[in-house]
Amino acid sequence: MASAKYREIAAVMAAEIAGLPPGTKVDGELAVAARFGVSRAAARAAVQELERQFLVRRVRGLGTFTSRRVDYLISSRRPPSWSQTLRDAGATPRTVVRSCVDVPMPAAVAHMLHAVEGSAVWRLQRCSFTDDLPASWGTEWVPAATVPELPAALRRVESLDRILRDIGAVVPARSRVRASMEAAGEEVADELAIGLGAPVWLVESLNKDATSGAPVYLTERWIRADAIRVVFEAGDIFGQDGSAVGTRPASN
Amino acid sequence: MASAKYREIAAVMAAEIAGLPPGTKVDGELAVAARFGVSRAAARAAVQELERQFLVRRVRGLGTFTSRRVDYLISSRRPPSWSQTLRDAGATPRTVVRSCVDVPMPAAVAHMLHAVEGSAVWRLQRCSFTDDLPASWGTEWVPAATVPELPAALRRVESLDRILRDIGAVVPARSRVRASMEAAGEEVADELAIGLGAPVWLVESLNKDATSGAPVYLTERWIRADAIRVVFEAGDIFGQDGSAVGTRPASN
DNA sequence: CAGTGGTCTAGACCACGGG
DNA sequence: CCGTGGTCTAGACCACTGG
Repeated sequence: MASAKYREIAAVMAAEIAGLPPGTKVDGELAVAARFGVSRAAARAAVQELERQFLVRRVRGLGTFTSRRVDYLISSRRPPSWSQTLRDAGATPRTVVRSCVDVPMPAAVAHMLHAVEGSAVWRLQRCSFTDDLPASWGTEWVPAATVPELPAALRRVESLDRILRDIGAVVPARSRVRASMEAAGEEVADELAIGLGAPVWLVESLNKDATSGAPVYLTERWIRADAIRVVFEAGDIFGQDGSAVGTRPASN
Repeated sequence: MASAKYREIAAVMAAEIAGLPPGTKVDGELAVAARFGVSRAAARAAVQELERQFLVRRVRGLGTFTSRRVDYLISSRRPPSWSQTLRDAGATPRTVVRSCVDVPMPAAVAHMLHAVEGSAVWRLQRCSFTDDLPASWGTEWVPAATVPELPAALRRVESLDRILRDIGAVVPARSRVRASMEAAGEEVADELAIGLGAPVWLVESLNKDATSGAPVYLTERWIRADAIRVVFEAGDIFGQDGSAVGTRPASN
């Protein structure tokens, strides 16, 4: 099968670390090279193979650690809330506000939100973490009229979804979503602390009020593919559960 | 910016090949090494960087060529047809039947299709190409009662969607979709002629009849992420067009 | 056959993070 | 400071492709 030496090493290591809890330190390049009697380059290739398969995460100066991907389920049936979605998946979410400024609404945003171009809108830029890893970064556009004191509210509550419910008196629901996988550009790579060209998701979402159907806010998020497994679901026949369509688990 | 030598080389080359038509031959490792006066390893890293960014494709024994990703738009508003979707994106699709056998319907499939377990179902395995690249591979489950002579029909027409419309007298529409990105397993890597661990999509889809709403068939497809840019859209407010939600193009 | 990419060796220097 | 991963050199042999 795996004729290359580094693949065989990777396969052995993959089996070994399969059961370990996330965050466990594992052999680094030098240790692997010594243990399997290969050059450092071959050992490096093996560890990088594991990294490509999302099995380990590597940090310069620190070491190599077992990893896990948290499911981020996008569905019209669940609120467009990062914290809620991640908590439901069993992770510990955290969001940090990078900037929140009141600007005149750009034409493109106004068009999507059915609002007046140039009217006041919050441009909120945030970085979100799962288990202390910068996993998502992006921009939210919230009409200032909905939540006049958004910066103050964000100092008290992290969740934009919650603020909109409590102060804005709306129930955000996904109205239209567009997701695709890209290679990280420079700004995105910097913000998410990954290499240039690493795989990232781009998720754009228009959210409406569940009761009135009126557009509420617009989102554009970049998400690290190695930390988050984005799962996209759309459906109209079956029930409320998030069970899979397919006939076998996604473990290929 | 890009402190590493190989990143600078990659950036120079990326700019150079930006305007070239897909399939154009570009400098290989040795040529890059000679041109920029670096070792082959550094040149290799540069070309691999371009490959990660989906800008080039490399074939051993042949060379390095400019690449493009074809958009594969999944939306409840378009038919679940590979050929149709790819043609709309400007590519040349082709599908090859790997196997098509009549088997007793497994319980999981029966449950999704609202059919009787053990009743006859076609298990159709196919590989689909875009521009002569094996881009997608997977399984379709079609109740035998819908199209009794499926293998014969497939010899005349490639498109399953068309067969179901013409012979099965149904209009397939996506009912429920689940998509996620994975690292290719062994079988998938073999079928799609990619390396183990290369990024692939898993798209599972349950398709109903647009008129009656009855389940028609079940699909499980693996799709090469380097050849296809899967775009997932769901929406209920805006019109029929496939225009993006966001405020800037996805070129990060 | 010559040219391509895939793998490998045995070294080297560096930037980073923690003690 | 030491150990980590990130980058780089100068070689080498191999498998695969096309002509």
